[in-house]
Amino acid sequence: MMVMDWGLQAVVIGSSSSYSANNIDFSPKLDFQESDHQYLSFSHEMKKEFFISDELEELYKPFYHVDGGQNILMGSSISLIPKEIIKEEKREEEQQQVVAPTSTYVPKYKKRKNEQKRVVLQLKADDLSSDKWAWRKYGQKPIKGSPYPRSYYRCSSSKGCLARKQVEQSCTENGTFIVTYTAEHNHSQPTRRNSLAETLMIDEFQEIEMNDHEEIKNMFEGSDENECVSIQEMFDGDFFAGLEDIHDGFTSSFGCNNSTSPFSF
DNA sequence: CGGCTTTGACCCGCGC
DNA sequence: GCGCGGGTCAAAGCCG
Repeated sequence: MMVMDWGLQAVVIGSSSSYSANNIDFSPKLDFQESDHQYLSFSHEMKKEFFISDELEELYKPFYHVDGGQNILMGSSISLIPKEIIKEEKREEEQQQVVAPTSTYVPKYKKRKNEQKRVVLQLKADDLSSDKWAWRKYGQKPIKGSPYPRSYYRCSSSKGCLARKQVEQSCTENGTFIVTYTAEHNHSQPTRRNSLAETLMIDEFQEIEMNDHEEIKNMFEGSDENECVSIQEMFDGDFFAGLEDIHDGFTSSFGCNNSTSPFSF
């Protein structure tokens, strides 16, 4: 098992058509062998996919890999890909001398001052109740162009926690909801936990955070946190807390079972 | 009684 | 500068 360059970079890919859930080992693994430090290792092909909105798609255009395929479900998908994979893919592209359509995206206007990194998921109604964090609704607004209002939630587990969640019903797909997570929890303990595996996984990261947080953080290359989903999310635990939701959505969307889903442990 | 939802008012960034 | 749209605030009421 190799230890990778742990700078994780969020990359939007414009197509899920090449996705083959049954042929690829996506499972992240903990590697304790290298030193006193604990590393997360992914198989080479692993990509963690999230469904994102067209709006976020714009946000991520600087990172675009566009292959012109058709998207599954709405919008496109955002993937967390270890940088080493990105480098290798880039190297392969150079070797093949493929002239990719480069996207020189220049934002039309500055981002909002309080705009933070966001993760947008498309979930079935049943999956909404499996959120492990306690949320308190603080607003609801009608959204232009949508028949459904958008609800605003903040984390109620801890005072001063900046984590936010927006929920709106998809106007294109009945029974599905667009859930947007903004900012990060300033506490690592969800209000409730489900599987033992997930509990163990979160505990591992809490231990890392306590012991070697700074040192491990230095292993990761800096990135614009407005535009990249950072490894910090993993240490904060909400990455794994949300993984089960993604897993559920994945199994229902791609029709695979628990053992073939990339989000099962 | 504490924590929650509801809802109108307010704030702020952006386009014109 | 003004209007629009999205995000947040906060008072009031509900609920267990």
